[in-house]
Amino acid sequence: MHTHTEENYIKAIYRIFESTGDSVSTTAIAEKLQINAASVTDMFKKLGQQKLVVYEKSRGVKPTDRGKKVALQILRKHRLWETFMVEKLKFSWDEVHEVAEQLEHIHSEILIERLDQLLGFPKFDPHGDPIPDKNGKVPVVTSILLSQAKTDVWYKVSGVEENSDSFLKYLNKIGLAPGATLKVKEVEEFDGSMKVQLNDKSEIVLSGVAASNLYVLQ
Amino acid sequence: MHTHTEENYIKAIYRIFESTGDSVSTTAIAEKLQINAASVTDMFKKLGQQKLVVYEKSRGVKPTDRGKKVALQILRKHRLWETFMVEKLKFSWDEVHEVAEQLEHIHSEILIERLDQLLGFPKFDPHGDPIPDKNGKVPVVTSILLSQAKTDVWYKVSGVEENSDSFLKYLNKIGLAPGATLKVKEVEEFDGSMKVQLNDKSEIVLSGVAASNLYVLQ
DNA sequence: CAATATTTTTAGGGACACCTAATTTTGCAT
DNA sequence: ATGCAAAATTAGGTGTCCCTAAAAATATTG
Repeated sequence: MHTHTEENYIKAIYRIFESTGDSVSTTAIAEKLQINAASVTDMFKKLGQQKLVVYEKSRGVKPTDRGKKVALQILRKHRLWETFMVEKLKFSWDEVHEVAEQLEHIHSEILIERLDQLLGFPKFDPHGDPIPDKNGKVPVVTSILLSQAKTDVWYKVSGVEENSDSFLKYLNKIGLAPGATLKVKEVEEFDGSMKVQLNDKSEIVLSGVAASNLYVLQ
Repeated sequence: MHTHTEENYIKAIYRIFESTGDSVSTTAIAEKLQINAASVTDMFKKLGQQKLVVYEKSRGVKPTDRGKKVALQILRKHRLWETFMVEKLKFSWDEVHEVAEQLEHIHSEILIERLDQLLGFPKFDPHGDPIPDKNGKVPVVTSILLSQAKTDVWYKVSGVEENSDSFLKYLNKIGLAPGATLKVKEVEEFDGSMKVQLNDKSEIVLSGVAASNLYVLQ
């Protein structure tokens, strides 16, 4: 069994590795977990000894198969708890992240299996993120980033890349919760900002940053 | 916000204080939490500084009002999670304690309020223990006959069914006046007689007849 | 490719929550 | 009331996870 801290590290490493496909640096983790780079070096060594990652001095870490499996189980727990909070406790999808960060560290396999069952074995969480099954298998997602979407084609918001509280709140405010439908009308070449039409025919302007943190599917 | 460890201490202190009504010793806590007495002394000082307990050197601790309130909220969470696991996740009542020990440390008031709501504001958990409300108010526990008491749980003598002079005299003689605290150690199946431990650690044997004429409450 | 900037590591330290061993302090029995 | 046993405390130490400051390794850039 791993400590909460170790679990947070391996989860962060896994997520960064998944999106870049490359070694994960100390600074990347330091930034993500809001801690000092020197502390990250310590933990990289520790995780290396535990064979959760391969650590090459001054060159960062890559998760091992074991590390990936551990990370996927934490993501599974996180996303199931989020689903539970939205489906059963009537939270809105932008309120659940922080508490799920705590709940994901509860150690009990049977608890999470029963929770999965209670929820009807969902494949995606309220943010549109895929929920790994108990063997670590991740449902296939066909989403693309909004920044890569074609113009004048209808899409459905399916999830977010960046799930900071401020971003989620912002999306909620402008009406871009998962499930919302939209169409790109116009893209500014110089900064990637775009004019987007919503379901109700209203038009909003999104920054390039926002557009490349929002997943949509056709 | 308190650490998991602090929460475990204040909960243990509260529970022992409730059943004995007296100062809680370092050894009592050391025993309950399975740690060394020297470590308990350290924590008694720390909890004293935080005004969760009144610590008198070499004389143990008593929870303050603040300490009691904190303890009651932890008990509330523990018992609501246990109820959730039994009611919604189909665990049996004897499987839920360990996991609830983890879940009780999740910090989110709104989560626990929503959970309470989901469960229909239950007053007692699957073990029959009362669930404090969000203000720390504990549902009144009605007395039960000593013959129905659980073993190894502290009770307070609250009254008698049969109030013949001879029975009351007998009770007085053996030290079981109302207000006395006791714990059932062992019950003989064939005649309902029981070995009972008193506050002062002395043990007495009660007949089945006596046990089914004496009311106790937790 | 040398100088500079950035990243990473090392060295040394602090808070937390525990430990053992030694020393009080307290409670009990004669 | 004194001597002994039990309980509590103090002193000193450990592992975890974090820190700062300085040194070393790596990357960038003119």
